[in-house]
Amino acid sequence: MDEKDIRILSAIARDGTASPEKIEDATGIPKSTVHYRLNQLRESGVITNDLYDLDLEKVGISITLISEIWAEFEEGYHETVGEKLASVEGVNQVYFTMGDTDFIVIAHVTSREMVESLVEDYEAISEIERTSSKFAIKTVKDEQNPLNDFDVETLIEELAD
Amino acid sequence: MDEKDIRILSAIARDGTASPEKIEDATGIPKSTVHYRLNQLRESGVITNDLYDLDLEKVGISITLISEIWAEFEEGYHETVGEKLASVEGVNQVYFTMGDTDFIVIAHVTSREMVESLVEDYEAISEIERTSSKFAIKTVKDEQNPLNDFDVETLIEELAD
DNA sequence: ATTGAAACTTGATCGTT
DNA sequence: AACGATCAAGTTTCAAT
Repeated sequence: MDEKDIRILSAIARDGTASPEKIEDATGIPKSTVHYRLNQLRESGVITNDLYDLDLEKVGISITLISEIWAEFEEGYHETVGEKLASVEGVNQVYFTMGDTDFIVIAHVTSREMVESLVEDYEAISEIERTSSKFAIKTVKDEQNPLNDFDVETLIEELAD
Repeated sequence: MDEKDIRILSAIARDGTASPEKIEDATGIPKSTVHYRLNQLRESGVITNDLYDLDLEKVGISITLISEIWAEFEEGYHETVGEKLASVEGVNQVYFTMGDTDFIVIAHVTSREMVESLVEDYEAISEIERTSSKFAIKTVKDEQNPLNDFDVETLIEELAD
């Protein structure tokens, strides 16, 4: 991860395309070099995919549920309970947090009925003690590519080796 | 959004590629039809981009901060305060929630110093009364494409027109 | 590791149904 | 709107630095 990598990844995030030609236009780095770098990034696992960014509202997945979930403390429970939560249909993010030992789970679903079955699924996990959920009545921001949350120069300063 | 669209979008999400040819292989829908459908989806704003999916740890953005933020109640404040939160560097998601009228904000940053400046930035917003933050000590799941959170058949059942 | 130029794959277009 | 055939375009490869 040097400056060149960051410029390439940032260009991808900003312009919304992974085409070597477009990246050359945006960064001045020759497309054959871009191609070489992308392969490296792919092999080292930095880049895992190339996926479309979706407008969830327009797709019809318009309900977001944010849940705080407390579980029994057991050895390695943040692994096992975490995995169980992650595998519930509709669950998008699962964080195990510091301080209060609990999970924050974010799920996107299509209907009220799915919300109910979602919470039922959470509470059916045996180690789980208590859940507390709230709807996001408005999603102000939900950026799919985290690189877009930063200025390129900040990224270079913070990340470049 | 009919079954064909969903099969195409699902194939993209699952196989991690938006190549018409690969989608044809995965779905049996001819690539020229796939191309036509993708254009429609793009024009109608369902698809907004094509972006690389990143391994944040490997990029070096390894700290996730989840904050609950309470703000003064004012007309339209969930717009203005929400926008201010969304524009803080590093902020990835901003949800305005039901019940307790507050925001849930998720940010990904690179260093402890950035955490501090992040919280300072939140508290510098004039309408904000109180913030409470916790680290995600483990990210069990953070799926960039929400379609991957569902089974194709569920999507078709829930979404198809 | 980088790059310009060549080779070749494939995404985009077109015409027909 | 769907799709098979065609072509232009862009990706990938290669050889030299």
